[in-house]
Amino acid sequence: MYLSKLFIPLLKENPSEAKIKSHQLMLKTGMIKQSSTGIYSWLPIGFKIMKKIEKIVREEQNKIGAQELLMPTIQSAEIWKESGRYDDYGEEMLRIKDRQGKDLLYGPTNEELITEIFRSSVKSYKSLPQILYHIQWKFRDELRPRFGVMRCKEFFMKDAYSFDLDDDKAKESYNKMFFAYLNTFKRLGLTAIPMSADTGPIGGDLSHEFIILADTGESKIYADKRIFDIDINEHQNNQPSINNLRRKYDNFYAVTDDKFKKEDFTSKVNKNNQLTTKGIEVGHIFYFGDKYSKPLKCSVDLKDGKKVYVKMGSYGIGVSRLVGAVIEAKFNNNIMKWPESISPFDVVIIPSLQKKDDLNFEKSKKIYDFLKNSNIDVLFDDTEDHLSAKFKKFDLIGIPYQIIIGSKSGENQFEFKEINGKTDILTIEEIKNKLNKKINSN
RNA sequence: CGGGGCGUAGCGAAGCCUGGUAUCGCGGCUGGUUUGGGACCAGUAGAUCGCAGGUUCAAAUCCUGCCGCCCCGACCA
Repeated sequence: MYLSKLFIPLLKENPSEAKIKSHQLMLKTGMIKQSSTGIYSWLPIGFKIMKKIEKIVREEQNKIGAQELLMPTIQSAEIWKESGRYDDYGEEMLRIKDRQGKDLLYGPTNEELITEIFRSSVKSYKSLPQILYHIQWKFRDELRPRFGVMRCKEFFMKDAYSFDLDDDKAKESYNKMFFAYLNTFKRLGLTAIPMSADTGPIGGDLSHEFIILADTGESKIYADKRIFDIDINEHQNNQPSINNLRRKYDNFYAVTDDKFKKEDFTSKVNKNNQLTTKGIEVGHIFYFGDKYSKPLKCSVDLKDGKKVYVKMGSYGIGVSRLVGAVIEAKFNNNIMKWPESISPFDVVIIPSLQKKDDLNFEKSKKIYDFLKNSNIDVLFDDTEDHLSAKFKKFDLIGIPYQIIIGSKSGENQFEFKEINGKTDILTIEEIKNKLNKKINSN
């Protein structure tokens, strides 16, 4: 892609409405545009990053055997009346009437709908266990949206739902999701900690929030530092290994504000290991048994002919929120560096260009075509901005690798720079190999 | 929803108190000079001052209503 052709409305100054760095950066680099309070349009660069995050989330869900489907954004109020949440959910639910006066709502979550789908098609214990998920827009009419895409009304979320026969099996599904989440966040270049949390309006008695550390986070957290030493790579994708991983995390104290008790913290965690900080919630998993299957009468027949309500859990990841969360975690010293796995481009060519027919343009074009033909997603800054202006620009856009075409390299040599890191003089082949290695390691 | 604040060109601001038909920087466009950390010169385009009503000879400025947006709080992925 040539930069001159890319729809990327860059801003030089901070828009006055943005108060935190991820929001400012997303506006400055033309990733999003606010449409109304808490509602955003996603412009090409922002959309591309979000899609890459979505892809990783999807792959990790599929790995644990979850199956993707797609439920609508607009739901009928009927099933919500059945579960009792039509009244309980409150003002956060956006209620709509169609022209016949029928009560509809823009889905804030999907427990009711998935349960309705499941109960109408599954009748036998033989069909369990099952995990279903979708990645879809949600709407919650927040009292006060803020922080750009981190806390908005309309947001893109992966939500999964597990169906099991009994508590023990259900907890195995829960643990699978626990494992998938840790792998997902790791691939996004994030360190996420699972923490015991309150269940809120979803309900249930077992719940973990997955939190990444960031000063601007809304969640206050208390944890045992040793929790960061757990290596998920030591665990395989099978139930015993997954259960074992869950147990490892349970050994260390880690809670959010609402579950915090000072006595517990001081008695369970050695003073040197006590960590009190702030973080951003990027995922939340719940086990709530028959809370929805019972009122919605979602049961299956057992071997002996008896009926049992299915045991359910639900599992969310804020995909759109993650875009902002990654920036909060990765933006430092006014330089953004996207993890390779979700960068809007693999590499950018930054030439000094006086005129389009300059030798630098030919040299850039040569490596651009070569890399592009090698399936590398490359951006070519073909504008005539000053080189120094280009550097500033790409400090914000955050593409992790740069090829600089200026006066510091010979005819068949290229300056290859890792953003915020060191510069090497390499040949065209060496660059290709290096990039392929970086890309394929994700 | 309570408290506070803001709305002037694509972006950031000044002007408003003390009414006289809009100013500056960035960005855009043209030409020239520059070229390794947001360069310089010259020229040029771009605003029914959030909307509606009122006061006045005259309203960005004063008054009323509405809309939109931001911040703090309570609440939440």
